[in-house]
Amino acid sequence: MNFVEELKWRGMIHDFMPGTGEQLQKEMTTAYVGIDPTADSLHIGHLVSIMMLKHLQRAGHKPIALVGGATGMIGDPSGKSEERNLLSEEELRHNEQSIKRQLLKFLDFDAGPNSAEIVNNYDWISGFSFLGFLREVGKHLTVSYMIAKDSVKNRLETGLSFTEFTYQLVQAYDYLYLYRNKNCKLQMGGSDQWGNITTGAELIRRKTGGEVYALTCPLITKADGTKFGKTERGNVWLDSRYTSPYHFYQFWLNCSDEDTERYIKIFTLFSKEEIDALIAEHKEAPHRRALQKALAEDITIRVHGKEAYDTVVEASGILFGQSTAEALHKLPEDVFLAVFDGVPLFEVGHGEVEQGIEMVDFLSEKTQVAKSKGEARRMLKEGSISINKTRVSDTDKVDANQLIAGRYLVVQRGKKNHYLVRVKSG
RNA sequence: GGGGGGGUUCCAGAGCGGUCAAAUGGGGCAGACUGUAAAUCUGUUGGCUUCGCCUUCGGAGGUUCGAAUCCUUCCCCCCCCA
Repeated sequence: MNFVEELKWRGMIHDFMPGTGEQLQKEMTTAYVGIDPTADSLHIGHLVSIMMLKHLQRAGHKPIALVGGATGMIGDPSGKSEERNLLSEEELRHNEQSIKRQLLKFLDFDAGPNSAEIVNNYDWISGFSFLGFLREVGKHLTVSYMIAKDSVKNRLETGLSFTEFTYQLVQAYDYLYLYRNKNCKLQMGGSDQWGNITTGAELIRRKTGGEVYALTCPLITKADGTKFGKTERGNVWLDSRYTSPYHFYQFWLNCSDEDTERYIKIFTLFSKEEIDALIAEHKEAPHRRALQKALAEDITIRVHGKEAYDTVVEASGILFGQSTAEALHKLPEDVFLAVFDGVPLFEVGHGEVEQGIEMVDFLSEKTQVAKSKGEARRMLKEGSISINKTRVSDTDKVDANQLIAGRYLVVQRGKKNHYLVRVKSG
């Protein structure tokens, strides 16, 4: 199966320029996607582009990940309703290094002629003089052409700085640069990048007469219409400092049936047959959630490794399974701590627990499970708080008898929110 | 420059002298059902020393026993005619 067919059945094609498929059939082709280093970690939204590169490489072509050290200093207006803040050069350099490290997990950088590469457009844009840019790039595209782009058109009313207006030219130049220096003939990206990519193709055609191509994938959506990749905690990051492996795994495990059927095609490398089998299996016994588990397993292992995955599955079993207070008490301390790694932790004084703490105070003042006493009371009234797997009410107290391993309490709010409370000695 | 309409609790949007911590909808959170899904139903959604008190209705003053509601002034939005 060739690259375009592969992406097609996976639902990863939104649009491509005529001739794209033919080019890929003709010869080993170099293609790139751009990633703006706006943070020092990728999040799962970036994963789609990365998977496109992965499939490209598997099809025998050469992937380039372009870290936008220069473009990140400008800000892409595509899909943005407001002018962006500029990042400092120092921040960008740091972000870029971190992102590079993450990319190493996904692409093969030692695959002979089609080894993956990482480039940074800062390297060729930063030295460009303003006059040089105007003569080299600006001269070849008209304002009317630039204004016709949706990314610009949508912002003309609300406001768009000259800087953001110029963004598409900078990105276009990247494409030209890679075409000339790396023989790169395909640029890929999310569907919001279509305008920027075609500007690049146009620039290349006018300056060199060369023919290059574009391929975009649809924006990932959720069936309920909310934004993909966000939880109440914010973005789902690949870096465990921002999203613990536990939450990362839980994110995928909690996807709805409908979404998972689409996601598993996009975010895993399972074959069509394997995925069809999983979907059939899931339809057979939906409550087992074979599909979500397969997706979560595959992607968690690739991002965080097998060991982290095993721990996280064990943790999930304990946190959501039928386990009881006794089961918690029986866990060896090291397993216990591994299970609760990444779960919010609060500390209370030993003396306070000895004396017993009113439940409302415990939830709101001693810990931040509830934002206020009022909220703590409401939660207790609603019956949503459990301690060590046992539901509690506002008349209960927290005392030393409940401690696990002599110094821990497991607090649960609703089904999904867990907190660990540790008793400070002294 | 002229005329008009607004700024209300997370959002949208009622209220227009007391019964307003403020209708209704959305969102959030929780409960039931279930599969740690979706849909549905239910509860809840300013704070506290909680049968009461305190802080909220763009800012600052004022009228009144009493104001989100009336007056003055300031700030900010939007629309229409030039």
